[in-house]
Amino acid sequence: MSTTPNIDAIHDLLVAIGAAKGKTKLELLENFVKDADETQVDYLKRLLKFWFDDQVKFGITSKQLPKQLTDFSVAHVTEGNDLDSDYFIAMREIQLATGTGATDRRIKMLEDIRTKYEQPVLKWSLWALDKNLKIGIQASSVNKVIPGLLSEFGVMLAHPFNVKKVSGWPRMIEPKLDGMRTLVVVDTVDWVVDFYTRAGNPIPSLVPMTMEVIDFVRVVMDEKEMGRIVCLDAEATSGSFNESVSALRSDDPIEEGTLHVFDVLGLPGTNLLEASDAQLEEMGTQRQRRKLLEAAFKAYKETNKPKFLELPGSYWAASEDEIWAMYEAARNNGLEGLIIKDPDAFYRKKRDYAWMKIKAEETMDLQIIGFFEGTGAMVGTLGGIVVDFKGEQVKVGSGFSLSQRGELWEALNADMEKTAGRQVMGMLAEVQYQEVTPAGSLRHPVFKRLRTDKAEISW
DNA sequence: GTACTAGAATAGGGACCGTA
DNA sequence: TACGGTCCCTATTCTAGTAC
Repeated sequence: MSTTPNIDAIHDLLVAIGAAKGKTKLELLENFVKDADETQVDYLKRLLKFWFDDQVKFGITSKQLPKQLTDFSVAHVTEGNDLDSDYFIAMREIQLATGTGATDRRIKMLEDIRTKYEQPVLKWSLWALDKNLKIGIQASSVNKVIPGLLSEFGVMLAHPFNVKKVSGWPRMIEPKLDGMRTLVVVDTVDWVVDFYTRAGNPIPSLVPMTMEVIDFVRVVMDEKEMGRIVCLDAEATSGSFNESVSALRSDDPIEEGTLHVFDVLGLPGTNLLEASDAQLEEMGTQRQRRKLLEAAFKAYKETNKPKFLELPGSYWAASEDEIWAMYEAARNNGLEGLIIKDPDAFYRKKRDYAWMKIKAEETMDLQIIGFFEGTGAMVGTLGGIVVDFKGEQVKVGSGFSLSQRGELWEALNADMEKTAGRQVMGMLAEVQYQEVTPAGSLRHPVFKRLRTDKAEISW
């Protein structure tokens, strides 16, 4: 193994990981980190942060670049230098560029990189911009080999309801609210409050809730000893889903809205990203955390009149029948659905069967009026179909198996070459969706099947 | 051997924001 | 002012690995 930062060595490693299967991928990375020269490993770590860390952003993607920069079929003449610290400085400058002409300056810096280094380095830079390597590993896998290298911001998520996954009765039932998931992180030493989405991005519009959050967290800390960091897991709403997204995604401070706080965590460190499962278990079970929230809300309301904070209802179901009865009632009350929780489960930063969700599902039979090719691994096969919903063209790209994509792609292309005797174009497709959007399209459309048995449009 | 799980990858509508 | 990109919400399938 080379002792100087060597482009070929890192290039070979990436090619090998891309070609490997299963845990061999991580073994290759592990061996490289173990065997390679310290400087080489240091450079690799910095590259991994560029490629996988969502917090490391460049403000431009390869889509915005001129063709000649992204066309690797043409051989570029380069100076062929080894990787050096100048490269990382250049990438940092791309990150920091702002204002008028920032895009042009970024492109210029990438052109300089192309001129100075061997070809793989430009490709690595484009991967960093797009956060898309397609070598079959992502941030969580990298962190298994090099713990703590990349920011991993995770909240607990629910699986679709499956009664076989219910480990016992009763279950806790909470409403499923249709807004934006919000994690409120409170540093109780410096009294700094940050609002994050479930991907770990800040939500500046919620700043007006800061004082109320601080007052509430003080009450929580009176009820129970917490770590330095107190997190409130919540759903933020401000009217309908679209209205909520509009208000919350804006940079302007929110005026009206509700923070439905359904979980509370106390953590010892200063960084939520580092919270371990063991630390999360110290906060107790779902039942215990809910009890703490209820006590805190009760105490808080004795001396305060909350403007934003709200405790969503929580109920008990002793059987599947009771769950479905509650679901019907929830739907009649205009709720999106229910969350079913295991009262004995600990909080986890991942999708977990301790939480399950029931949501409304509807389907319609709609006419196929077009189709489009896939991207990435789906180039050369069907990306999706376009259906007609009351004059609105709705693209449906999810729900196909690989074999369906292949068959439909072939049939639809053949249909395009003839005007008569078309096989698939014009047929009906059963499409599942969550709701009709205010704009008259379909939210979360999913292909279910071709309706070979009927020709009558649902609506 | 079968069933399940986790991770990675594909796809959608629609909102705001920065840049052209 | 329009448009492209990003980021919210989300769905699904496929593969490799693990549990039963």
